[in-house]
Amino acid sequence: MQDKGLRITKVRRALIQLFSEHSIPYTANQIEKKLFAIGILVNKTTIYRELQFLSQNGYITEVYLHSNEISYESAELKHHHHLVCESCGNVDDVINCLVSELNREIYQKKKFKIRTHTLEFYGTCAKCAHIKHIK
Amino acid sequence: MQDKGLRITKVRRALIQLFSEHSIPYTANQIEKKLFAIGILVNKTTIYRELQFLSQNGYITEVYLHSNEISYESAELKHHHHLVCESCGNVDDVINCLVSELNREIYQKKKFKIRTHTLEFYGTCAKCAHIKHIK
DNA sequence: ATTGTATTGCAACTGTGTTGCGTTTACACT
DNA sequence: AGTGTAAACGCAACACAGTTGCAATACAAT
Ligand SMILES: [Mn+2]
Ligand SMILES: [Mn+2]
Ligand SMILES: [Zn+2]
Ligand SMILES: [Zn+2]
Repeated sequence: MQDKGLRITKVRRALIQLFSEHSIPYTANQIEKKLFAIGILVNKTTIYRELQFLSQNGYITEVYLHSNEISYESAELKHHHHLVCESCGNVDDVINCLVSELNREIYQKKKFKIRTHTLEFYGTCAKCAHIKHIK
Repeated sequence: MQDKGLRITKVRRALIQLFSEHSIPYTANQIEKKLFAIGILVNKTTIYRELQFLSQNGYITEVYLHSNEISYESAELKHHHHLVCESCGNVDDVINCLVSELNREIYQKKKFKIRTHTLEFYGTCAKCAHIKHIK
């Protein structure tokens, strides 16, 4: 796996396992709590550095769901987007992506070479809509 | 325009004019510089409060282009998305939006009611691609 | 001109994320 | 197993966007 002088520490192992088991995006704070819950007490700085490391080495990718906090998810997931519930914060996946159809068109029209894109949906999930309805 | 006790201050007037003249998204910092350049020296807090005010009252809308800073643009612009050049930072508009086609499909499949969505493109603009090429 | 209150500046604060540095730890090599 | 080295760590200090409390100021209506 890492034979370039990289080491398998307990935090690194825990994070890789977390991201491979769950396909949900996590923030640094959520990860801190998750690790604490399984008995791993680790400094915030270490988490930030590890997320940076995993991101730069292609294990995880950044996801922008909230304006002030970066989320991360496994880089092995197929290209997809997110449904973010503004009521409960739950995040679900959307597999559809019509965006790639635009790439050629945008390049021809604007000569802008798209490297990546973000597409996130904000609204109300089924559960929250139901709760609001019965109130 | 505002007959609900709201006042026309020099900052408010300047911001409304800025956003109506330019269809570019601006951050609080960019606005501070813009205002300074036309002789209006104003505290950052005031800018943040004014952006909050204009946003809550429907004059401007938030745009998420960078992970740590909120941009704002006129709320009167037609629905569109952005081409953000990762090399020079220039922001261009994209009018195409295939996303609305997904709304019904997503609701039927997931019962998730979409209120809004963000769709931003990151890559290299024509100018930067050209510069890189001749180097 | 006087007056009520919306707006402002300032200072202190919050929260995410980063950096420098001395210490600890993993692990490769003997 | 013992040891050297660099990766990884914790801690403290920092950077920076954005917020809040409060006293001072400015707008606009009388
Ligand atoms: Mn996802
Ligand atoms: Mn725009
Ligand atoms: Zn996509
Ligand atoms: Zn759209």
